[in-house]
Amino acid sequence: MKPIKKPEPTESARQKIIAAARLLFTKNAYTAVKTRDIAKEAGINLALLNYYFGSKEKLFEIVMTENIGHFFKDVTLLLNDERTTFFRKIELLVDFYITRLTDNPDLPLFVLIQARNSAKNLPNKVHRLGSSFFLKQYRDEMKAGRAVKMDETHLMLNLLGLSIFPFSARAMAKKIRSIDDKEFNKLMQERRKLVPIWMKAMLEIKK
Amino acid sequence: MKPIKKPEPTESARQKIIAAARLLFTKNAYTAVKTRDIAKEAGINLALLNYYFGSKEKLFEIVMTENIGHFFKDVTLLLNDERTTFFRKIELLVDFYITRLTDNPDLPLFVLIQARNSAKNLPNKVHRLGSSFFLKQYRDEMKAGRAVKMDETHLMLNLLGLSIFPFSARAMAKKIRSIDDKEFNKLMQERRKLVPIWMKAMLEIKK
DNA sequence: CATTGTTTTAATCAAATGATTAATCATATA
DNA sequence: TATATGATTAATCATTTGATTAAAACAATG
Repeated sequence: MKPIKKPEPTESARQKIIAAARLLFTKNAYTAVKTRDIAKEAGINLALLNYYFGSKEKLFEIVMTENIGHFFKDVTLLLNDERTTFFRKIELLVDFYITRLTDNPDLPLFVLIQARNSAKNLPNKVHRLGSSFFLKQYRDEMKAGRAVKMDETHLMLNLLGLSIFPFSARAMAKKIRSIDDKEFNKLMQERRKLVPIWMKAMLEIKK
Repeated sequence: MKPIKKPEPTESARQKIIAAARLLFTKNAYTAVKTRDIAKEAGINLALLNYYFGSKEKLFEIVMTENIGHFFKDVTLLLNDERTTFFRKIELLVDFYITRLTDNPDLPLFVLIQARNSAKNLPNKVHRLGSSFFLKQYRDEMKAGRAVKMDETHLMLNLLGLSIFPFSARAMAKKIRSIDDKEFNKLMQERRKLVPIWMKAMLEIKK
């Protein structure tokens, strides 16, 4: 009898490479990241990178999926949850964005750059966001006269602009306002409450 | 009699290089743009690039100044114009952003990336924006009870998030909403009117 | 024209870079 | 222990890339 012991065959090298690649690819352009940088950051021999992943590009695709795929999957779940109201969803979405981006502030710029470089870098399901339950709920609110009418694209751009943009503009904001990371983060946490309030004000029907 | 024709002393090569460099550097990362690409795009010999500009980096700096320097200079003028009211400035700023970015939709992502890569890529005067006449006017509005109180950084991030973010997210927005350039541009033009209305709604004091 | 200075070109260089190879090390299994 | 299998290393390869050079083409000047 042999118990077959192969659950984790020193998977650590592989993992270290992915972690290093993610770190570097998220903050720098693809061409700016050298395979030697990744190897050094991971503390492994350059050849191991190709041994495990075949090429720089394959490794990048893994990072891309981790960064973009997971993020969009979670957003999709929130947008299509039928148990939460329209306005509650706004609160939950803002909260989700700020939580996720506080941990990973370089993510938004990464996503925007990949989307610009080639639309096919985005997961195919992305277009489904355009027919989410959230937007159906917004149409219902409009019909019922409980929310100002605007194109659904404007609604989405406003929500993302108020929640995500500050993170992609972090470096600029810090310089313009002469603040440090701590102050910047404090402001971002304030926005958890503020952005939903602002969104409501924008959607409120004037009497 | 000869009319002496020397107004443009075949400056064309130099100009063609700058134009090509600007085109490529604005849309792609520095390391992703090869000097050979620039030469090809400009239709000149590779060596001419170094003949006129010394190095790829020097050429990049010229593009950077053109892209960022001019933009910030104009914004500064608007922000510090003492002849326009606070709310009027919001309208003028939104109008300025949308006009400029409609012509050059890749600019915002370029600026955000340069700011992230190194804060010193931003013009030094940038920090002056933090003490602009516009923000002084906002403080006056708050004191007079004519505008909701919020941190000035929030105000700036909201204005930029609503005006500029859509352009940096253009590729993503087009995919999510399944729209083309024409429709996207139409939406952006609508925002000239809408963003000031939304900003006012956010700043309005609830009774 | 001849001369001089500027612009343009083709060829080439040296360094950087993604990838491969062949050898070595480690570990588990028979 | 011997052997097979997978992990790791140093050395090397072929291409790409920013930059240089030396010569040629061009234009203005005396």
